[in-house]
Amino acid sequence: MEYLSKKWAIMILLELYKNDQSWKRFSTIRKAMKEVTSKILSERLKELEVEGLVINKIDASAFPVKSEYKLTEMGIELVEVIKEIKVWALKWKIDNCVCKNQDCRVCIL
Amino acid sequence: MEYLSKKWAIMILLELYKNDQSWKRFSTIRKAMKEVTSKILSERLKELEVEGLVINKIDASAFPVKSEYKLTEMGIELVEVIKEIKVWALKWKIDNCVCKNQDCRVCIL
DNA sequence: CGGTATCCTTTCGGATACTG
DNA sequence: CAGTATCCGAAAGGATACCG
Repeated sequence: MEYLSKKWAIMILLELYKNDQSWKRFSTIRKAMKEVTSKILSERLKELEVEGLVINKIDASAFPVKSEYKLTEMGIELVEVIKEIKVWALKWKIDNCVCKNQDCRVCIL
Repeated sequence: MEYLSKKWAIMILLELYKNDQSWKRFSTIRKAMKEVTSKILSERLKELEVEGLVINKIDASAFPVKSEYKLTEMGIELVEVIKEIKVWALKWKIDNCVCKNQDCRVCIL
């Protein structure tokens, strides 16, 4: 809870889980989550990396530097559990129905 | 996440889940969770009640007033999901092993 | 007993600017 | 591009005191 309850932490995990769980660039994540500033995104990614939920691959050979992130197996399995919370919410929280937004980060689950 | 990520929220749910999920008095919960001030406990219980995870029964006929709380069915089912997070943590977080403290609020799960 | 009210500190995170 | 540095306001929550 210590690191997961921080603002945007879970949303970032969901963003990395989205589609194929492959490597995603810093700027790509930022564009997908426009409300998150680069400071917060950077902080959260570092925390999640320290906790082993995310791995970071940096290619400094070229300019500009290319930095990519993806979920670890541990991180993927956590998202699977979070999906259970989604199931719970769909059952009990009526207003939490599937929306029409094709890119909705919640409804992708 | 909005209300669950607040400090002590999940711990309070676990405390109410503990043993038989029966009515528990405000002071009983406080004694079990000595780190939580009555202000915070009161705030969290109210939030969880608004969200339908907890119900409160007040008996004002006598003095002092007797106020009791317990999980709703919805709240119990959420704790069941939280137990899955515990399973995840036991698998991946090595330092998160079952401790010897008989009253540990985490290991009761 | 079961809270509120008040105050005060600490933390969080948003905005903006800057850099290798 | 991928961050970091700085500043700042808002909000969370702890300590303490008080009340019906």
